[in-house]
Amino acid sequence: MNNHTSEKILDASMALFSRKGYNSVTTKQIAQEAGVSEMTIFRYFENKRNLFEQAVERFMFSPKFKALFENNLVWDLETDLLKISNYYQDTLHKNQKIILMHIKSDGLDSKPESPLFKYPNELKKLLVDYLNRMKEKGALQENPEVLAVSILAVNFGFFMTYLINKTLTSNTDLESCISNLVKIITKGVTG
Amino acid sequence: MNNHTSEKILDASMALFSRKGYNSVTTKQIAQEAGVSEMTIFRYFENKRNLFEQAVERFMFSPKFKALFENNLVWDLETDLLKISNYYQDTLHKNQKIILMHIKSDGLDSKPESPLFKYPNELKKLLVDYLNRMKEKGALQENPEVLAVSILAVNFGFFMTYLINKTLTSNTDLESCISNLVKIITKGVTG
DNA sequence: GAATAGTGTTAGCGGATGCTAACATTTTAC
DNA sequence: GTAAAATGTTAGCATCCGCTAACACTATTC
Repeated sequence: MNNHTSEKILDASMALFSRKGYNSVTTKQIAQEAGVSEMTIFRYFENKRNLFEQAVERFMFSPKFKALFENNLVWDLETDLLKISNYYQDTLHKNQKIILMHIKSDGLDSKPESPLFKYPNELKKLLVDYLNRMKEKGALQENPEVLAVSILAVNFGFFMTYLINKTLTSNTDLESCISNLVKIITKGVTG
Repeated sequence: MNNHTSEKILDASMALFSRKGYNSVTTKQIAQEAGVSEMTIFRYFENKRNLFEQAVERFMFSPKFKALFENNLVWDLETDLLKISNYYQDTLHKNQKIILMHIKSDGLDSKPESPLFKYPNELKKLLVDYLNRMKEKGALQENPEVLAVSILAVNFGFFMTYLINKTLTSNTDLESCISNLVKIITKGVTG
């Protein structure tokens, strides 16, 4: 077992699966992209489905939202929302290929353990709690759940817009767009 | 030529292509979903690629952004942004299946005539112009291009969030989320 | 009720795909 | 330098997919 070889195969799989979706990628293509014989793929990974699953496992980044909320917030709305947004953007970016892979590979409304569902739902709960406490403190008036969903959607929107339509954001970098919008929202939400 | 039959086939194609992507759908599946013999498909549409293209043509909704900007705006920021957002949401929803189809069918960064690129880019230009004029009138201070990209991303984010992860928005309906966020943004952007 | 258009059925071709078997070659380890 | 481990090569099998051909059946039209 050569670690380097299996890495090459996993890299190539992830690249191709995220570009074209599971069904549209052939093991022959993966072999070529990895610079490896097709046989080698089957020797290491048994079959295509298994390769797919190991690739997901290999490249999944698991964010630590709980730690973020427990240790890194300062109870200033703009500062915290920006920190949360940035960390979520980081998560989305690191899971970019897996997310694309899942979107492109069959059923959208399945697998709650996929990063497409698991992390946003986790983050939503924490965010609602946070916003509830901020509301108690009088730092905002909005409905916390509506606001939480909005913040998640905003971040996902920037992420997908960047992924899909780079011409749209050509003259504008994401990071400043987001910090700008967070500032606007904070201002619009405070008193 | 029976119109009803070709409609059934087009409907089934769109349903399946948008669920699974072009390559993952077989003509046999389409035939079954349409309740029709596979042969009939080829009699009507020659080949699979052609069926795909006619399905896109059949179901594409072309928004009239120009008319919207020329006739329906009242130069009140919140009112106008809400109207623009709602119309864009409507466009996204009506093109929902085509958008999914394109996302799931191969290259993301291709075909500028796809509704994924064409309409957002068109809308962006009009929105930047509008915001520029509003800025001249003193109705906002932000950078118009950054704000325009943000508004588009926000809308696309709500749309995709709803499409992909309906549990996230379970207790919250999109429309009120959007009008709420538009209100917040307007407030945060004005003076 | 005969002619015609629309649809179904069956069989199959050529090519691709996932995957296996058997053997040859190269690389690594000691 | 030899044994063992890793990888390549070639051939091929079973299945599926897009698509065609030929013919049978049914509904519609006049």
